[in-house]
Amino acid sequence: MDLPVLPELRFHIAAPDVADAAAIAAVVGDPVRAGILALLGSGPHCVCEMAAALGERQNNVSNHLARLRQAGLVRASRHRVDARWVYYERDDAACAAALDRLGRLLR
Amino acid sequence: MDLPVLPELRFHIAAPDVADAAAIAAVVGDPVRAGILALLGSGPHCVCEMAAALGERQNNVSNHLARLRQAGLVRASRHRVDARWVYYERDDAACAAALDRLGRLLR
DNA sequence: GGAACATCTCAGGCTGTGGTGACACAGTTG
DNA sequence: CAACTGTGTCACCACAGCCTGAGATGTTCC
Repeated sequence: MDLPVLPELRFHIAAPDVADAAAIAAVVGDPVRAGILALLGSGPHCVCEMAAALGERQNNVSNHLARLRQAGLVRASRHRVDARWVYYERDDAACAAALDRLGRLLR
Repeated sequence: MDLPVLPELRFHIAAPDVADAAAIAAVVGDPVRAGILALLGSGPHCVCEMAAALGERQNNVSNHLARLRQAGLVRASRHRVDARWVYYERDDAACAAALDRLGRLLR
């Protein structure tokens, strides 16, 4: 590790602005929401499909989907034939932007 | 959105394994820990420097550093001249692996 | 219209987690 | 040795977040 030769304390360092990056990671940092994002990586799915695949109750999945929607990571639209089904898909641009923000923190 | 023409429910989908990715995001998804990682992006720092920069108490920063250490994202070593100071640096390989894992979820 | 269905919303309970204070530990200085 | 400094650990408390149940909303079918 490359350290200063003498222990010179550097107290002038500005606090980095990481609120957005931490918020993004907090959204992804839940097993159910991460599972939803993984499922949506292979195309759109409706709520009941994801609830079954994840072994979670439907309203719980719906709650997490609301958080993901609020974060802009997913979009919702109703099925054209049977509009009772709500299909979700990832917002690829938003996900790429989120990953880029995390990359500026970890790279 | 590319949906199935008829609403054919696909209940055979396997639950994706996202426990590790969610755990990584949960570690990063705290403002203090994200701030620590951002500070360590510009080289090693000792605990009191980071506590001052983040406006957090020293033992609180130490607690978060323990979580980051447990996740393998940072390393600690004592200063050669004055071994009271503990300097932390990022584990670049581990951070790259963590980012890669998040990329497989968001890309 | 009414019944059935998929989904959404939200208050309430509960658990996990962050911040704090007190103390322990390691190292330096005199 | 004792005093001091920087850091680590841990119990405790408060708060935020997750899960659940009940009801509401939007849609289709009879």
